[in-house]
Amino acid sequence: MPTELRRPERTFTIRQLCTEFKATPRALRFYEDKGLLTPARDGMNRVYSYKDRARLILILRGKRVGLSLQEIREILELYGEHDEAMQQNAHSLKKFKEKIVDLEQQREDIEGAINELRAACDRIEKHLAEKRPDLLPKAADYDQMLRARLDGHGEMVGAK
Amino acid sequence: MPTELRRPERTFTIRQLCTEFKATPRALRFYEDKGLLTPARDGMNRVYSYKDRARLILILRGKRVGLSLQEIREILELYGEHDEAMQQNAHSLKKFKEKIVDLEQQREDIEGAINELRAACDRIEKHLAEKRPDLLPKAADYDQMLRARLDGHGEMVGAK
DNA sequence: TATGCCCTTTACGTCAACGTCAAGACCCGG
DNA sequence: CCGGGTCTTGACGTTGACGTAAAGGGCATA
Repeated sequence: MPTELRRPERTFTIRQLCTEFKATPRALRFYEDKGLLTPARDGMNRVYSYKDRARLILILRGKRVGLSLQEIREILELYGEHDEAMQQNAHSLKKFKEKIVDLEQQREDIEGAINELRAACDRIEKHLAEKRPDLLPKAADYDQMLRARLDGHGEMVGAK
Repeated sequence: MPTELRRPERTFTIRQLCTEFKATPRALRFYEDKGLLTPARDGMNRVYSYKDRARLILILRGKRVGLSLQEIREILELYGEHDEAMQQNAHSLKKFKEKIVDLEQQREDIEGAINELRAACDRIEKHLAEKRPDLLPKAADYDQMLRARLDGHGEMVGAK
């Protein structure tokens, strides 16, 4: 069993991907239903490849930036049918460029939203500092939170 | 009627705001239902102030960056109850800081998505240039699109 | 062999964010 | 006084993205 363990051939169960990305089995099956994923099968059971995992990452990120599953599917479809459906691609091109403009707008919006939230936080903190300093959270809390959030994203290979 | 026309006192009908921001009356009433807007009344009719309009802008931008109406409401509520509900504010503070972290993540996501869409566009364009140059859109089209998108955002005061 | 645990499919339920009528008030020009 | 247009309040429908419960298969461990 020498070449058997080569990394790119590693596969994942539905639950492994779910716990890794905090999704639910139902969601992954739903994506499959909608044509965004097409894992292999071992008997009845789904077997996800590295490629499937990569697609899932794209799906989840797409969702985070506000794309619909439909839009995500269109994007994913580009990575496959290189040669066929040329006319389709010409159409996709247009939609993608529109989407880029959308996203650039959205990026601006996010900048603005971040700034406002920061300002709001400052206001609250000043307010609290004056009148109820006891309610101010310890710095450690926030630190803790950041740490927890970052934990979910290390490229871990072995199980916990 | 000298002071009568001072700008900050200008009011808006529901339709004016809708056409200005490409929303629907139903949506504005829905936001009101959910406590995000509370326009004055002239008899039965809603009368939106400059403040209401400002809130609406925040609502719409919040939506674009993926906030739920619920989250938007929480943010808007900060601009009002300055003194009361202090404990509440301490809680909001935490949620806001979380949201900031979220948004920063989302900004990264958007960067990534933009880059991938650009790459995808490049691929398609190269592909088309080689095999079906006839399908390539004229540069003018894209230009047109950009222009249209920018038009919607000038701070216009007079009607069309 | 029984007890779990994880997998499967099918099907109905849910929640947000509106859309879409329906039925009626108000005002305005002809 | 009669449409026509804009406003109002219900109330029900819709769409996307799943949640949840039911009914069953497969494998392992006690």
